[in-house]
This record gives sequence, structure tokens and C-alpha cells, in this order.
Amino acid sequence: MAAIPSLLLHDTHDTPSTATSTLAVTPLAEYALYERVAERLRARIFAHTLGPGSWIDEQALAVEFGISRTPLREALKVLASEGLVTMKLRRGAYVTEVSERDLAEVYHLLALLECDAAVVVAIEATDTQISELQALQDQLELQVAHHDAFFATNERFHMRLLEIADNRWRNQLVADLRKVMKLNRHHSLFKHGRLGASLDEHRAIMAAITERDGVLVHQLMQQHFANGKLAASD
Amino acid sequence: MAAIPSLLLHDTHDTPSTATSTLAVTPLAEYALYERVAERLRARIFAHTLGPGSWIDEQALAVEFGISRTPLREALKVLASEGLVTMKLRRGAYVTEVSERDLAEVYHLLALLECDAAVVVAIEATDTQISELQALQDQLELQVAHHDAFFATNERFHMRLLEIADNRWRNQLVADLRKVMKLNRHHSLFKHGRLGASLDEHRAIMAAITERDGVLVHQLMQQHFANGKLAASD
DNA sequence: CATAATTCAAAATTGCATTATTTGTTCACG
DNA sequence: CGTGAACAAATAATGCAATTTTGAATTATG
Repeated sequence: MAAIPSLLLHDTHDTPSTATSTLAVTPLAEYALYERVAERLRARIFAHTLGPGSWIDEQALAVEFGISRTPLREALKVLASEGLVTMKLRRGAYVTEVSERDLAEVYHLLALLECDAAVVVAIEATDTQISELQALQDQLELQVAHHDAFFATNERFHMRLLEIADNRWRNQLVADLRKVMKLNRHHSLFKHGRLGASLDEHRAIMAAITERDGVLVHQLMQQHFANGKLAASD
Repeated sequence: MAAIPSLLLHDTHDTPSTATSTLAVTPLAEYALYERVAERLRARIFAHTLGPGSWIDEQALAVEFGISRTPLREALKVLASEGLVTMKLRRGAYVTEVSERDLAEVYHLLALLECDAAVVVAIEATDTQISELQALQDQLELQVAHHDAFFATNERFHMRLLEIADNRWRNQLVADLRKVMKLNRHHSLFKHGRLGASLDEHRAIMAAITERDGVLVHQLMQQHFANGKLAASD
């Protein structure tokens, strides 16, 4: 599973091997090279430095990263499994192009999975965990004026919800699907303009969770996503 | 995306390069070597020739397959993304061990995704497509006595349902999740003993689809999976 | 019992072979 | 005589293998 937490990569080509000090020449790499390369490629793809549909020049990137082509190829295969790049036999790797339809399909699945997670939380979470969510919700209420902070907390809320729902496979699925969403510029996922409305929805969802009303949670969360979808097509 | 149809691999080590004839030395491989290797490994993993938790000896397998370690490593990374193997840093690859809990989690997600697909079919499928499903259902009714045929048709029914629901990303997710289910010996998914009950459930689902009753379809399909789950723990 | 050395496996670099694509040249037809 | 199409050759990129280096684990010795 490509569950790689966001990690920092030295962007400078650290001249290898011939280092003076024996300690921390390579900072005792916590992740394999191909994983770090994959992370860098993801960043470029999401930033559209590597635009959708564009061909990925293995050799050029290998040179630029100061590595050989093999770990780069391995990284590309990981990204291919995530759906971020598409491998064409003997034609190399291309950044996946997501159509409007793809976007709708993926969004549908995200909604499905997160709704389910919310229901699970409503039914199975401990009171302590629900308090945690409530704390995030309280924070959200205060940040309605600060867009960036609001979005950050909002994402933390959704993330925490998934963590509490505690299904490792669902989390992996959601993570991969979100990556695909990020391929598109208009991924206004959770970023719809009307913060106020979003906040209201969140408040209602939180209340339903607190009251352990699974059915209501499902309905509210579904609506929350439906509204997000509408906003996305604005 | 590792959507590789079952393919045949020449098990003989075809001596490369030094071929006499210039045409069709290599039979113009339709899939890259690493993909074919991945398929072979999947087969071994599902057959428990490579048992859960066991270490995968890259070198030994490379020798056995008559290839170098590079395409094998690439194949392993594909399988890792599917969740079939787990890579440990500088310790190589291991066949993923699925706990009972993992199994339950994955099954839950499969149920979720397939229920959703069924609802989509009920709402959006063409009459022709529903007729197709009905044909499979009719076949199922006749095969209740023949277990193998019944299971085969049953799987075709579920597969066709997904195809008709027509969400490429969901199909990929379901495919990957099913692979994980197959890691376990007791993957009695759709294989619960009571064929009769299963048939009844199918009939009811089919009827609800025909009547375009999405809500009912959802409820029935959920129950269908819940029953399957119970049977699995027998 | 701890530390150091040796052995073995994994990861990365390099290099080679195969394949596809593109460009240039030639021949034929208008 | 000019233009277009087809074939061939060259170039560039992918796919595969072998080697080297690095890190870790185990065993032996002090």
C-alpha cells in the first residue's frame, strides 16, 4: 500500500557517496528512494508542473533528480497503481487525464465512502473520540472568517472522521481517490464558496453524530457532499 | 491500473536475443514482462503456494522464472499497491497477512460498493441491460443444483452488475478488494452454503431492479451481503 | 555479555538490446 | 517537371540484465 505520509525531500542534488562526515550522509533514509521519488512526482503532478496528459520523460527526470532510471520507473509503477499516471506499453508513462466524468465518478465514490465512515463513527465511536471531533467543529466555527484556516481544519475534520471510523482499507481507498481528484484544477472538493452553508452542514452532522443517529448522519453527509458537488460545477 | 485480463505466460525460458529468424523472435509481447510476472505471482499467492506472511525471495523467484530481479521488483511494487504484498524497507517483500478484522473491513467495503452499484443500475440502466441481468438470473434459477455452475453464473451476475453501473473507478476498487479477499482461505464470498436462500435474495434484487426501486434494491443487496458475511463465519 | 567483524540480502547505477517513430529519399503518377 | 506516397534507415526511448554498493543481521571473540 502506498500509504506514504507527506515527507520532505531534499530538493538539492546532494552529491552522493563522497561525503566528508560518515554520519547522516544519507539521513538514514526512512523511506526507499522510489517512495521519495514517487512523492516528488505526486507533488509535481498536483502542481500541474507535470500537466495532465503530458508525457513523462524518464531520462530527463532521472538526470534532474540525480538518480538512475530504475527507482524512477518503480516510482512510476506505484503512481500508476494509484491512477495518477498511465503506462502505455513501449510508449512510456503519461500523467492521467481525468475527464469531467471521471471526476464525477470519483467524487461519487468519495461521498459513498465518507458517508459510510460517518455512520460508523456515529454508531461505534467512543465518547472521547466524538469529543475530539466536536473540538475540531468548535475550531471550525471560530475560523469561518479565515478561509485558509477553515479549509485546513475542515480537512482535518474529515481526516479524523475517517481515522476514527478505523477501516484501514477504506482509508487507503479514500486517500487514492483524493489523489485522483487533485489531478483536476477544479477540485473544489470541500472548497465550495459558501463557507457558511458548509459550516451549517458540519454542525448538523456533528450534532447527529453526538446523538448517535446513524440514519440522520448518513442523510446529512450525503447532502453535504451533494452540495459540494454542485459548488464544484460552478 | 493493474487491469490485466488473465493471460498466458510461456513457462519455458525462451532463449532471447540470439534467435535465428528475425521475425517473431519475441512474440511481440502484448504485456510488459513485469505485468506478466505480477500475474504469475498473484496466481501463486491466491493458490497459497506463497502463503500469507511468507517472505518473497526475489532472487530465487528471478532464477525460477528465468528473468532478472528488476522486472520482478517492479511486479512486486504493483502487487504492493494492490495490497497483496507488503514491502518492508530493506527487508524485502512479504505476502500480506489478512486478519479476520481485515477480512471484515474489506467485506464491508465490497458490500458498500456493490450495493451502490446495484442502486445505480436500478435507476440508470437501460431496459436492455436489465434484460441481460434477468437472463443471468434465469440461468441461475436453472443451475441451483450444480454448485460450480451456480457460483460461476453468480459471479458473472455481480460482475455484469458492476459493468452496467459503469464507474471505472469503482470497478477498479472492487477488483482490488476482491483480490485481498482471495488472500484468505475462507473467502466464502458469494459461496455461502445455502444456495436456495442466495437464489431467493437474487430473485428479489432482480425484481426490485426491474421495478426501478432503488431504495429496495439497496436494502435487499445489503441483506444479501450481510447473509454472505454470516455464512462466511460459519 | 557486549562489541566487532563477517556474511548475506536489498537497493541503486550503469550498460545493452529491442522496438517504435520519424524523417528523408526515391519512384511513380499526374 | 512537380507533387505525393511508400519504403527504408536512423534516432530515440523503453525494457531487461548484470554489477556494485550499502545496510542489516548474525555469529564469534574478547
